[in-house]
Amino acid sequence: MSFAERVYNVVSNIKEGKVMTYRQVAEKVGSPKSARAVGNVLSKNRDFKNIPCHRVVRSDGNIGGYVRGQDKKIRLLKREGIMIRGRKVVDNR
DNA sequence: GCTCTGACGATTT
DNA sequence: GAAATCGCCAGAG
Repeated sequence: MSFAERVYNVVSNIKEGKVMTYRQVAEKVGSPKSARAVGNVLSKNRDFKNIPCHRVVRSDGNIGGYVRGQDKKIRLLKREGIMIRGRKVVDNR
């Protein structure tokens, strides 16, 4: 299992209505400080069906990046029942 | 092995 | 609250 594969696995495990920060994902895959690398992997991936990358946000609650833009990401999250305050996620960690 | 790049993070100004 | 700074890790060239 490469780093990327572990990331995919974790992200695909995020349930609907839930979000995870890049940091948390990084911790889950074994490297607490590799949030950057995590985002890097997600950016390369575009499999929206198997990997809900829109459920991954920044640690400060800010929406990270998204191929379709932050607005699109926010809309998707809202649709799944996640509260958004302006540009930030108000998920219950 | 080194250098760049990037959907990041935390701190400071 | 925004921008600058430094640190951090993995992949690509």
